[in-house]
Formats: sequence, C-alpha cells, structure tokens
Amino acid sequence: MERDNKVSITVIRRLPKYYRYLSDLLNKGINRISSQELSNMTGFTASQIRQDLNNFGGFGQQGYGYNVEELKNQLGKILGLDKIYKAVIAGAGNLGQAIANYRGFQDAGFEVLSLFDKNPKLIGIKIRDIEIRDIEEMESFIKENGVDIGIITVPKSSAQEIADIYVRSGIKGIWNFAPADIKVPDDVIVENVHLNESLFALSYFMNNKNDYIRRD
Amino acid sequence: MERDNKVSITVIRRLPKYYRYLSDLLNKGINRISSQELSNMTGFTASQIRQDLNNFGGFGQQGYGYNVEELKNQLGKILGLDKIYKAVIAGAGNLGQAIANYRGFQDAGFEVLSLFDKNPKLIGIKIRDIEIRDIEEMESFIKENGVDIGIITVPKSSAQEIADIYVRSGIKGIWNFAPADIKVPDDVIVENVHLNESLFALSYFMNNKNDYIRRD
DNA sequence: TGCATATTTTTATTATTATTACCCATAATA
DNA sequence: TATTATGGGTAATAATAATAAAAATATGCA
Repeated sequence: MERDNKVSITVIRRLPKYYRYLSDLLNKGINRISSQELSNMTGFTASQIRQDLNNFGGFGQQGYGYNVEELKNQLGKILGLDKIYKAVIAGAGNLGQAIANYRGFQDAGFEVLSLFDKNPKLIGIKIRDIEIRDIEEMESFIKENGVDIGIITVPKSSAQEIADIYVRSGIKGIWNFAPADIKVPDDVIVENVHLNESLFALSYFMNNKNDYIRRD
Repeated sequence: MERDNKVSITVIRRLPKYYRYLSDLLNKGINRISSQELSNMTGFTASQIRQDLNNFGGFGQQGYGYNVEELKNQLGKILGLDKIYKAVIAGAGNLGQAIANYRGFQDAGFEVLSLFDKNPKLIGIKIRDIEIRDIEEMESFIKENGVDIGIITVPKSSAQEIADIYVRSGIKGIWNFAPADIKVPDDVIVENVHLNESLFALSYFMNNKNDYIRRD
C-alpha cells in the first residue's frame, strides 16, 4: 500500500482513538456515522477527522458519512491489526504480569507467548497459561518462535541490556515501559510508555490550570 | 507565578523528559550542561530546548549553559514536583498493584494511601504496607484524608462510575488507565494512559516504516 | 418517478502553531 | 586580551489545523 505523501505522527496517534470509538459504535449496532458525530464523541474537530482519514483514502460517502464497520476495518488494516503478533515480556513483576493478564491485547491480535525473569521464585509460575521462563532462555526462545514484539518491564538499570537481547534475537518492535530511552538500530521500532512523564504532566496541569492551552 | 503567554501542551509534554535527563546528570555528578549536549541526549534540537525553557524564564547563562541542579529544581517547581500528593488507586488488580508497588512515584512525591477493590478476596491484603480496602469505603476515605489524585485501574465498564466517585469526593486530578474517555467537570484534570493506543501505534510503525515522518 | 433541498465528504485555501535558524551579548577559557 | 562557547531573543520556515468552496449522495415530497 504505497502512498506518496507521508503521514505525520500526530495524525497516526489519533488513528487508534478513532479505531476505539468505531469499535464501540459497532458493538452498539450503529453502522453509520458522520464526521460531525465522531467529532462530538472524540473532541477532535469534524474537519480534522475528515482530513486525517483522507490521508489514507476516501473512506466516506458524500451525503451519507462513513460506514462504521468498513471504516473500522480499514483503520485496522492501516494500523496492522489484521495480523497476529507474537510477543514476549521481559520482567515478570507486577507490571509484566498485568500486561500478560490483560485480555484486550490478545483480542487485538497481540499474543504473549512467554514472560521472562531472572528471579528463580517466579520461574515456572504461569500467568493465565503463560509461563514465566528463565531470562537466560529468552534469546533462543525468541529465535525459535519467531517473536515479533519484545516488551520491557524490567527496572531502568537493565532496560538497555534487555533491548540488546531483543535486537540480537531479530525482534523489530519494542514496547518499553522502563523510564529510560533505549538505543536500538534504525530498523527497530521503539514505542515508549513513560508513566513518570505522564504523571508529571498531570501534576503540571493540576498546578497550572490556566497557564496552558487546553485542547481536548 | 503568573505568565502572560500560555504554554502549549507539546512543550509541557517535553518538560518531564528534560527533568528525567537532568536527574540522571545530577546523579552522575555533572553540574553544567549546554543545550547542545541536552540535544544530543534527548534528540530534540538545541534551539527547541532553549525555546521550551525560555517559556518559563531564562534559566541559562550565555557562554556557560545551564546549571544542572538549578534547572532541575526549576523544572520540578514548574511541574509541581516540589509538593507531596496523596493518591488512591481504584482497582487492585495487577495494574493497580504494579503502580502501588513502584517506588519511583513515591520518590517523586506521589504517595499512594490506599487501594480499593470490590473483590472480597483482595480486601485486607497489603501491598508494601498499602492496604486494599472495600470500594464502598472509598468516598469517605478520600474526604477524610484529603486525597489529591485518583488513579483508575478498573475495567472499562466501571471507569466512569469510579470517576464519578472521585469527582464527588472532591478529587481534582485523575490518572486514568481504563481504555475509555471519562467525563468530568472542567476543573478536574484527567490524564489518560491508553495502553491500547500506544500498542496500536507501535503496530502501525512496524508495518509502515517509511510512510510516516519520523521525528526522534 | 423526478426534482429540490439537506447532508456530508472531498479538495483547495487560509490561518495558526510549532520548529528551526540566525544574530548578538555575555561568559569561559587559554 | 583574544578566541570560543553558549543562551536569549527574534525572524524565517515548516508543519498542522481550520475554514471555505465544490462535488456527490441521500432524502422527502409532489
């Protein structure tokens, strides 16, 4: 699916939100939606929504709006949610277990094959049928099973080390929860979830209610 | 600390990252840093860093750079990290426990006073001295203890219900992990952590390596 | 069925916002 | 004291979003 004009990251970051609302609509049995209605739901302007979607093709119909199911499927395809991803989690602490436990990711096509930890007390335990294995076995496990995504839920101090193992094993996507910026080759994608930064932003907004430009 | 010109959210979202790097530098005993060096570390341009910081005052010195400790303290004050916040967590599942367990938040001044859940099997258990209480007691607990921040780690279906309790109890800041957009009055700040959206974005980037404008 | 009118997307244009580049004053350094 | 480093401020550029105009479809009614 080649496109001439590259899409900006700000647009891409909105797509999952559209996708979520479309899923909700579909569950409610609604099969037709206008950009104006989507605007009311999401808080983005109707024109922005139309422009965002038009980056990827004309999914709408003048005078009609968008077909919910079709648009959801199209966005799913754009986001790559029509595929199955194999993932592993490095770090079987609370956060790693929380992710392993959450059914939502599996439903979206992200299957956690195994957790890994160095703590002998955790090794062998199963989280909802997902076994915790020795971190020493991780590299060979990834290679043998063709894992796509590596999740990092270890402490900051060993995050880079884990990232290096992932890269060595051929993983091309890393979901990083450690509060550190890890270094990887250009062809490996890192998506960070920096909870600290989110919490600090909340703190700022609470303390400076009128000193920033609000945009819902 | 009144300022004429409001600051954009994109700037504010970068501040916690600067703060993190400055903390790292301070821990390494480095007490002087230039915008160029910060640029090399963070990936933002030096010019952007200077402009971001200048929104809040001239913390640097021409010909010298920035004093790490002073800049860190100033950013901390701007972010509101010079205060102590009392927080509670609604939802004592894996994610709630993960947050309660993470020392980093406490070190930054965010103290979790209690977890709440409706599951009788969890009530009474302690996570690192933090007790899990019956969700029925949450409202009175918040009022009695003057809680500042409410964290939501319950399933999507009860997220709004919890938010309503928080609002009724007088909480002014909500950290929401449920994959839903909750509705609150204007004076209540909601900071969302939508893990689904982050994961979907990762999926997009993995599938469309050259179709978006990369900006580290 | 056919026409007039309401909707609603698409495309083009304009306005706003964000980022980068540049110059100058100041401080460090040798 | 000369040279280099560096941030602050301002101007220029680029990116993003909003607006307006245009085209296509649906809907209601005679």
